[in-house]
Amino acid sequence: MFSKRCEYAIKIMTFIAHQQKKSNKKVDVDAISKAIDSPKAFTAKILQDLVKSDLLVSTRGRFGGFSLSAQIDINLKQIIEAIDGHKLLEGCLLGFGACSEKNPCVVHHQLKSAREILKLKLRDTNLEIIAKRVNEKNAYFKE
Amino acid sequence: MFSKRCEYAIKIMTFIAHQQKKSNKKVDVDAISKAIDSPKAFTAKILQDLVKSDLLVSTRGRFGGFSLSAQIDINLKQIIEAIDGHKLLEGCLLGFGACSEKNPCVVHHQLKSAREILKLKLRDTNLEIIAKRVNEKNAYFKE
DNA sequence: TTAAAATAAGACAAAATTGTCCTGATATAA
DNA sequence: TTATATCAGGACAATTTTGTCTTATTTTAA
Repeated sequence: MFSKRCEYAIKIMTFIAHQQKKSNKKVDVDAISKAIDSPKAFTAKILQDLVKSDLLVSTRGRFGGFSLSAQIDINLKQIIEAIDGHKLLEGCLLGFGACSEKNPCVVHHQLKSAREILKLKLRDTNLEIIAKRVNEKNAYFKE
Repeated sequence: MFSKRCEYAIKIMTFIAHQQKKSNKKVDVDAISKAIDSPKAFTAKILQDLVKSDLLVSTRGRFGGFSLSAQIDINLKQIIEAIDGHKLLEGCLLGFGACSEKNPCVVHHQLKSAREILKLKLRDTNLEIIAKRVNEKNAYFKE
């Protein structure tokens, strides 16, 4: 469903949110990739994308690192769209360019509601909720 | 959401269902790839997978081709699982091997219901429904 | 029996995604 | 000012997915 980049992005944001809730300090690439068990250089690339999409703020130089741009009020939909664009949630499921409500592909109307609900759930799930789960040890972002 | 192979598989099954409703004749790779606008050799590979999963029956030799194994009572979930396996509908969204109800990743419970609904919708949509849409010109499988 | 038309399957090629490495730029503390 | 620790970004490499080509096998009609 999600690309690998998306998976990492969600883990990255979860970790940063979790850390900030505890200490409010910036987090660096090395700490992130260790915490979420992801390849460091690849993680750095994804972090750049998240900065470009304004979900994170980066600080260069010594004692620099990454922090949430809007503290805890960032949701999964924003993260996914920052990384994979609108393909997953808006694009035609069969890849047609001109597929729409009025000119639908064979699965468009059949799967419309399911997608809507997915979209709602993604929008309703923000980092606050996720960090809370982690904090209460009800869920993990690293196996 | 779906892989390219899955997209083609849905189009393939739709076309064959549509054809069989009209004439009940076998359909060959050449006709299929032209009808759904897909690369022929790649289409042939996907057809092989659909045969191996018993969604299609193939007949070799002259006047051979492909036909539905269970006529029209095949649904989207079966098609997707025949091609991409259980990854999309059952696998962990963050890629964890041990993710489960009792040992959930951070998004597991948040997206559970959305996935359930997607699964239901896929199971509820069979080729009968899809072929009907095509027949009544309310939807297309080729742009 | 032979030619033609079809699927089966393995090897190969191209493209996209994932992942790595190196160098440059920037900020801070000593 | 200099050494160090950090992000930025481009070029490269590996892997996976997508797509192609060629040959073998099967079936049927002539």
